[in-house]
Amino acid sequence: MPAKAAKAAAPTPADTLYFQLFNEIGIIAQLSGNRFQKVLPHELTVAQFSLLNHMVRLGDGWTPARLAAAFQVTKGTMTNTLQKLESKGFIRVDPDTDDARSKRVFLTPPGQSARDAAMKALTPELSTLPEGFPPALAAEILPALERLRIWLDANR
Amino acid sequence: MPAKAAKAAAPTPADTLYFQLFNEIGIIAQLSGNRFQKVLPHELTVAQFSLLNHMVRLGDGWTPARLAAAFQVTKGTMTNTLQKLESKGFIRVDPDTDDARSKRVFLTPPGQSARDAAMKALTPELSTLPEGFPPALAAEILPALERLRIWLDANR
DNA sequence: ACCTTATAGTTTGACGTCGAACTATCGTCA
DNA sequence: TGACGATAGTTCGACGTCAAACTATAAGGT
Repeated sequence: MPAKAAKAAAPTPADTLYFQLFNEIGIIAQLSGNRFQKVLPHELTVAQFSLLNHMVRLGDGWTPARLAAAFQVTKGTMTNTLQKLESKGFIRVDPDTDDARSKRVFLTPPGQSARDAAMKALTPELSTLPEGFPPALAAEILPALERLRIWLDANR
Repeated sequence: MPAKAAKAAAPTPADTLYFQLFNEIGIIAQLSGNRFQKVLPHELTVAQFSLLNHMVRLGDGWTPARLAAAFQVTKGTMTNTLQKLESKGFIRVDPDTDDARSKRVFLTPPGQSARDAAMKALTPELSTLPEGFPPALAAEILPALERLRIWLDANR
């Protein structure tokens, strides 16, 4: 029996490191999301904007299920967000002619405009960031974060 | 007038970089929080566990306002979480004898046990992580994340 | 053809979170 | 001493999120 036994399940240094990592990431997500929220126009939430932006960047016509997978949220969550956007007239949700279970999500012209306006509102928010956090640093840690995200996604 | 004018407010490469960064961070926060949630005992949420853990690591007797500041949440949010923990008997909230506006939050023995049990449940969850994401990588990006968190906190 | 299993989407109830409005107390300054 | 601005905490309504239960359609297998 080891000299300093007892206490069970003392976290290893690696564990402590990971805890710190997830803790920092959690707080950054909270602070940045909050900050973006405040400047978004049209009563858009971050979730709603992300969806609009996704459709502009990667094209529309996706099914809700595929969108849910892309954003790593449950189908129920996606249903909710899509309903909000549809009620604002920013997207259109059509039945899928090939598969009666599915639907297809399309961006409307007002949705396109709202996304552009949101983009414009967000850019100034980023303009002062380089002072405290240079783009080079962002570029430096991004690959590691991607790797972590991919691992978490694959092993769950 | 530039040849390819129009389109207004095209994001700079740096902006795109930052967007990616916050996007990855958001998804990691979501995935990791979700994952922790699933294994936590005693119906503990991540927010509740974080609070208990904080009291073990940094001591109890803090005021709700100070806790709210430490966790970067609003006072209302902290009120809510404290009420949940108190109803479970994991903390005790006493009036502050020096300042009638304030309260003081203390960890109870059951709260201590719950925190230990949660810690024990969380550790195995971290055990497979080093395969895909070595601790050295975590250590490498942690300082940058801290810097970002601190900047966001200071400039809001 | 049927029966079974998988997939798409919705609904419900709970939680954390926010901002805003509100009450109570403290501290300062005239 | 008294008024006023700052601070502590609560409440309310809204949102995104989750898990779980449910309906409907699709796809395979025997």
